[in-house]
Amino acid sequence: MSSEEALKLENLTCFAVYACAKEITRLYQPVLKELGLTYTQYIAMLALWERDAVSVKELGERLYLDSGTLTPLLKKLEAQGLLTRARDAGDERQLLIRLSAAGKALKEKALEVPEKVFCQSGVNVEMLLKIRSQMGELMTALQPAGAADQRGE
Amino acid sequence: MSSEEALKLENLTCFAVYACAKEITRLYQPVLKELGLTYTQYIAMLALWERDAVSVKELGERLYLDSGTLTPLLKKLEAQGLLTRARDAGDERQLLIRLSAAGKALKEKALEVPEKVFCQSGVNVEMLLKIRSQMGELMTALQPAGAADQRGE
DNA sequence: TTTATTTTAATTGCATACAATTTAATTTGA
DNA sequence: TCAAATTAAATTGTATGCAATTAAAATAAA
Repeated sequence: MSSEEALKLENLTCFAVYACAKEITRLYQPVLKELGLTYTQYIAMLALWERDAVSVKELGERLYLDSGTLTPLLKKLEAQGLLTRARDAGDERQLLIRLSAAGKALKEKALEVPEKVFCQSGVNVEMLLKIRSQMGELMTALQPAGAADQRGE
Repeated sequence: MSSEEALKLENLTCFAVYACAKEITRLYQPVLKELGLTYTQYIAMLALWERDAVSVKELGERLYLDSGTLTPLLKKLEAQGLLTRARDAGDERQLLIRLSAAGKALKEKALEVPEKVFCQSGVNVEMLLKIRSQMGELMTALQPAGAADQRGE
């Protein structure tokens, strides 16, 4: 491909992934609205339903988000009564995020979210699984470069 | 898969795409900084290099962005001297975006961006092409649902 | 021990992103 | 024609998202 061709939007994988990510979020939005959550709040809750009582740092590593994004987001979820934010007694630098009873209870309603969104999309299971595995490959291909870069290698 | 399993982050294709999109943007950032552009500004310029003198609406349709995002972004690019914003004489509702000489000239520097980013990533060409085609499939699978929804079907 | 370094969140500043509303211009329909 | 409906941008408000800095706490080093 010429470098001229390489500049066309339709040829750019980066744009395709970017556009898909936004379209997916758009699809989730009405379903998540029933739970009173935004998409980012939803993935934060997903992480907490998997593992509770974690620090902001650990949550950020799992969600690829930093404290600049998480701090206000977690304050909103706390205001909604879904979780508590309290310093770790053993290490006061860390803030431990713990689900409240309401936060744990919300998981029941969330169980049907993936199915609902899937049904609203025109996607079939094979495509979904193939894409997930390829995104996993892509992520591992992208991350070492970034990580090595940060370590100055 | 149980609905319990379906809530795990690692099983969610939506999260995989979301995470990859962010990682890709992160990879582009240092390269684009040399052009003085952010990622979103870059894709806007890409669209304009392909087709100049377009309305905000047309640009938005190609980039999947609305005027709330584009208006301030285009004002910044105008302030940088890369384009001009002027009402269409034939239809004053439309704002025509036209590349300036500097805006057109910037394309020369941009020609090497895709190659640079590609080299910094650990991705091979086959993976890239496969993902692009799958993102295309995914996009067409997602969009009819949304479009039909908007038309009230 | 006591200073220097590192670590963790929070904060600040800037740039998206999008829903909802508003404003101005154009088109439609009675 | 001329009011009603539609269209295109801009604006407003809320929510990310991240780089860079700050502040507090813990750890390492002298």
